[in-house]
Amino acid sequence: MKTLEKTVDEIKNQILDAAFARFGQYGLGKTTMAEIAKDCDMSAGNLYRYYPNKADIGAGCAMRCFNEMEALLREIMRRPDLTASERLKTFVLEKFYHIHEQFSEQPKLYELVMYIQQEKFDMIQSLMKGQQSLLAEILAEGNRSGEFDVPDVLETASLIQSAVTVFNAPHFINSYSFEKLEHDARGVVDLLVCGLKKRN
Amino acid sequence: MKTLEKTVDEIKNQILDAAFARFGQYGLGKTTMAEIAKDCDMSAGNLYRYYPNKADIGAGCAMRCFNEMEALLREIMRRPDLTASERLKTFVLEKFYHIHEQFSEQPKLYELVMYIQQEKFDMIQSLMKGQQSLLAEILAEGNRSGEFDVPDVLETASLIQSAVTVFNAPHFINSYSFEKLEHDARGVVDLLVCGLKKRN
DNA sequence: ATAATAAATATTTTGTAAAATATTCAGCGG
DNA sequence: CCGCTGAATATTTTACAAAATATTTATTAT
Repeated sequence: MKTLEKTVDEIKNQILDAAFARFGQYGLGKTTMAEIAKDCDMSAGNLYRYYPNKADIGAGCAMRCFNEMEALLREIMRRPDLTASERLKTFVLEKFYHIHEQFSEQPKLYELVMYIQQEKFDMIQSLMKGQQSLLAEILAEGNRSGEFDVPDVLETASLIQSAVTVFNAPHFINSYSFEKLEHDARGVVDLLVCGLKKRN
Repeated sequence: MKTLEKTVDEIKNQILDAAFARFGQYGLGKTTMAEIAKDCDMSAGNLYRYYPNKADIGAGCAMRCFNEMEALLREIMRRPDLTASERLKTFVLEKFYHIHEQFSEQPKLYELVMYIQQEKFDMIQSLMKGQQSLLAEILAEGNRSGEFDVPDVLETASLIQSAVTVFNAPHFINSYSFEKLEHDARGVVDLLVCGLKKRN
């Protein structure tokens, strides 16, 4: 039974692999169930034994991206010898870099993200909520060390998210150059950190 | 000659009045030149004596919005007895309120803004640049009074714009509630102001 | 000559039938 | 049965003609 279960998970992952490669390359709308199935050496109908529909395959791909993102951010949380300021800055910038890498490697990812934003907004909200908790941890760490003086860490985490959203939102990623966004992200996070610091 | 010139300007304004009312109510795509013309008691063909095409009528409407916005912000610049912090906060929040009023009064304005963003991006850039100068003035005023300690006022003005863009961008206006955006705008501007303040 | 119109023409949008694709399901082979 | 396929059906997308609309032009009135 265990090996069987595992095989199902492996197949589900194989499907997401195939789908994600196509979604990123050709877009959600232009990749067909038949193509995904062919990449997995199975029939289109068989995909439905693993996912109820194409939209949920898209959601599965997005969820996987979100989990990778979260893994990256959690790894940053674990890095030793970072001050809270440094960790916060690293958090914002590496998230920015990670998203931009994804978008440049997978040019049609935009379409998938737009779909998720439109139809599965709760996924975005839960993603944001998770990251808010991590940011709040950084702030609490800064409070503890005496570096910051943040009364409400959750609230402030949410504000920081708002202020840096512009650098991560697909819409702006496509409107402004990477260089400008990077430069501004650095500047904004510095400004925010400055505002968090304890006054002596 | 002068009265003639004036009449031309009056007609151009009448056209923008009519067009803007329709664009805001029914959207750019769903209002026809014939409708605009009818509202002005003229033939559709005659519109072309005043504007080269429909797109330029849209751009004219947008420009007028931008000018009203700028007038509001310049009025804020002239208000006496505001500290730099207060002026900055007022600037950000009243801009936010103004935009949201426009969008709630003119539900289809979104479409016009999207068009401008897509096809006349230079208008947006010049708008931003103008507001950057005003923000920089506020920062400089704060430096002079000893309230702020901002080395590069233009650069910092640009960063502030980035950080509050999320509250003014049509895309987010339609995704989040007014209440959440307002709350976050207040929080973010407070945080930014805190970061600008001179350390004692 | 100027300002406007209405007709003529160019372009865009819309409606729709055909084609492509998503999804379901009956049935096949282990 | 279980896991799958290929055919059957439902839904979506596409292609394209018809209709609507934008723009130009010939003409009229002042």
